Amino acid sequence: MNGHASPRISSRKKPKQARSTELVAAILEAAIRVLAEEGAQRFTTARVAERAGVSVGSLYQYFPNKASILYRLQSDEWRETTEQWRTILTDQARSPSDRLRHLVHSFLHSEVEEAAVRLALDDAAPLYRDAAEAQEIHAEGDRIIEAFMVEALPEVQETARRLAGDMIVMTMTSVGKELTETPRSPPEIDAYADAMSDMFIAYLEDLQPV
Amino acid sequence: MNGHASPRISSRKKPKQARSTELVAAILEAAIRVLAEEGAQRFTTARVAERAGVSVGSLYQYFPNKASILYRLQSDEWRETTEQWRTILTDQARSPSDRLRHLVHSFLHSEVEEAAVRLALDDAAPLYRDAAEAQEIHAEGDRIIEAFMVEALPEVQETARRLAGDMIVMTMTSVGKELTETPRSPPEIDAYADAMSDMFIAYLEDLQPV
DNA sequence: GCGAAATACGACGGATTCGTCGCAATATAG
DNA sequence: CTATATTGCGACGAATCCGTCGTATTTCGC
Repeated sequence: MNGHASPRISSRKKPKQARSTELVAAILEAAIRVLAEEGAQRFTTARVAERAGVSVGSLYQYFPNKASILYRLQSDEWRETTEQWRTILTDQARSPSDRLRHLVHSFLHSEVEEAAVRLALDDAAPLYRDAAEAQEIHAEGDRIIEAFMVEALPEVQETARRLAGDMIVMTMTSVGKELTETPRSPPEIDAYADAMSDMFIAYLEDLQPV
Repeated sequence: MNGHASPRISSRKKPKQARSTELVAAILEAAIRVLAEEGAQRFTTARVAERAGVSVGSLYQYFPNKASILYRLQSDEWRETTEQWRTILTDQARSPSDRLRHLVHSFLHSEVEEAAVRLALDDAAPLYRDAAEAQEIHAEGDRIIEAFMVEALPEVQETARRLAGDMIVMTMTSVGKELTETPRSPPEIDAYADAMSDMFIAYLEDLQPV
């Protein structure tokens, strides 16, 4: 096993003055550029600091270690994704099937649009995966899906419905990851998204009511 | 963009005497142990050589670099997987649906049984992913699926069928990867495998014939 | 303006890693 | 049995990388 509980991963101290807030922002921005342009292998605190126009010392004032930068980026991205899911899945103007289809398309496109960063962040996952905070990062997304499933399939049995929701989330996210590894054109993404939507909808329609 | 074409990745020279063949085997075995027990981060040529009871120098006689060991492990594993797929999907005694269900169960279980190695190998993927040889590693598996799809859904349009096959392979493999990241009990795996099978079968049944 | 707190700096220690190279040991052909 | 090819060895050079620490600079309360 990989073990070795990583110490802490949250920020070292809160920025109190304006300049330090900007500094943190500059670091995060630079970190994204480094990831996208150099990849996870060459993602280095020194390189990030350099691109941010900042010294390593300053960087370590607000991030306890390299992993914490990556974790921060990842949880920021995930927060945005969560919001995307929420707005799409709670759109009462559309039918559940339409929402699901819309969700799949939006999600896959947004994954692939930033393929370079996403891929690098995934490559670096081993560095922050074990962090304690990393456990509940998916919790909110799971709740959103759960709520949607209850609304869309009220008559299906609790456990079966849960499993189906899990299945959908896992499929969407992990296939999304995979699509990030090879360059794909938007039309190709649409094709995959259509296929995946069809698959989900066919699956849900066949679920046995209680 | 990760770039930086890795030089060569095939073996440096063929073993000619018996002892060197054993040496290569010992290295590969040790490599698996190191991956499983120490993780991708701590996967080091020195550590592999030590566990194999061999010197670094000897190791580098048969592997041009670290990546080549990982690539070798990965392609060996993949070859086995390919065989598994072939035997299951060409079993004429079962219906296509049964074969698909069987495939999903077998595949997910085998992924999770060796979760530690699989996970570490995936973590190390950036090291060998760009290798030229790595491109066609999936080709045979794709052919097997394609053949199965043709047999199972002869009346479906070519391109739609291809896409569906792609979808199934991607879903199975990438969700399999995901399942490797958190410990899961065999019953849990069965539950996921059942759900995934249901999803695939529902999807295929809804595909429009020409 | 002044002094304390906050912020920024970057050289440097300590650690790790990859892969090589010259030499020693072993096996095989003739 | 000897000469040559094959194999095995492991100390070592070169390159990174992480994170700290003592010091310099800037900001802010008063």
